[in-house]
Amino acid sequence: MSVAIEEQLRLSGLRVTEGRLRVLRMLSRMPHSDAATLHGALRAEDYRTSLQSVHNMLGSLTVAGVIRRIEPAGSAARYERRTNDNHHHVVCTSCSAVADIDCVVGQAPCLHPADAAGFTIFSAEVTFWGVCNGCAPHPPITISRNEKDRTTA
Amino acid sequence: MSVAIEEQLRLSGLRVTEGRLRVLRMLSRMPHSDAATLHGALRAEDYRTSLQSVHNMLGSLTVAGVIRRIEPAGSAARYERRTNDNHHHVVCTSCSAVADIDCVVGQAPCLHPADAAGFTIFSAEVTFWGVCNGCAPHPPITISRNEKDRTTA
DNA sequence: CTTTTTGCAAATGATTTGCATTAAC
DNA sequence: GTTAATGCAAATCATTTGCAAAAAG
Repeated sequence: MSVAIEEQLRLSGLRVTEGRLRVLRMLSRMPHSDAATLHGALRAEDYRTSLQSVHNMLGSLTVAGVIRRIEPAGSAARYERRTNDNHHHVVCTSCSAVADIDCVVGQAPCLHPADAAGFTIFSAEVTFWGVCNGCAPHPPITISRNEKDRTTA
Repeated sequence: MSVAIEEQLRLSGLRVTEGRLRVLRMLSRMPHSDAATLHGALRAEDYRTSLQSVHNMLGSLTVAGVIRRIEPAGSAARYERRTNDNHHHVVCTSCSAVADIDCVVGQAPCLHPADAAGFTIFSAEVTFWGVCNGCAPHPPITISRNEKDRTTA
């Protein structure tokens, strides 16, 4: 199985390194993780690496198109291996958890890029905001002085 | 006209201060500005304030719902006065310029929030990525080591 | 052996905080 | 007079950079 991953790396023009293999495997186990979380998880399985290197790896994997980076406003960037399948995300306004949402509208592309405002648009990204299961009953409230507003579509 | 703004502040339960009035007026003139840009513009018109205070003001105005905060991945948060009218944004992948996009699908809400993945969804946000007019011909390329990938919907 | 990756330390940038001072109401 | 807002300095957090050492091909 790791063979498939190695293959993918090579095809993307990236060298196969233990770090990248581990990052990718970990990302399969825990999708939507951020750099720090992955770093922690890797050390937990006794792979020593630095947070900066995790950022490096995630960066090059992202540029190569091997993984997708999602950056929910207000929290660290998350990464996932599902790429190219036009799905969206829900972000919990309470705990920042992220989950996949298969396109509500149906077939991809759910939104039709077009030229507008003098821009040549080539992609669209949809983020839903909501409250996750765990936070639903009594959402833990964490307010900062400049609390973000996430209640508007 | 400023009377209307004062009114809006009061109705939102916020005190009317010169800083807030100026921030709001400036935001009308230059929508989608970030804190630093606004700060600069305010000093340019001889209003002395600190960047932190601008953040404070923007923060409280956002919480009060007077302005909307948009946070395009990879660049500083922008603010605008159009609030409640379900419009979206295009962000230039080259220079980070932001423009409004009235909903492509037609009437609001263009995406139907629903419960999914155990989340109770209450809002959706659409960001388009593209290249603006100025950057179109020969997009200035700025690559960082961990360059962001913005080519995927 | 050549080029890409990694590790580490230091830098950057945006935003937040704590708290004393000042302005609104 | 109270309470909320501001100014300023310092702290925080995610991410990036620069460069030397190590690993991949």
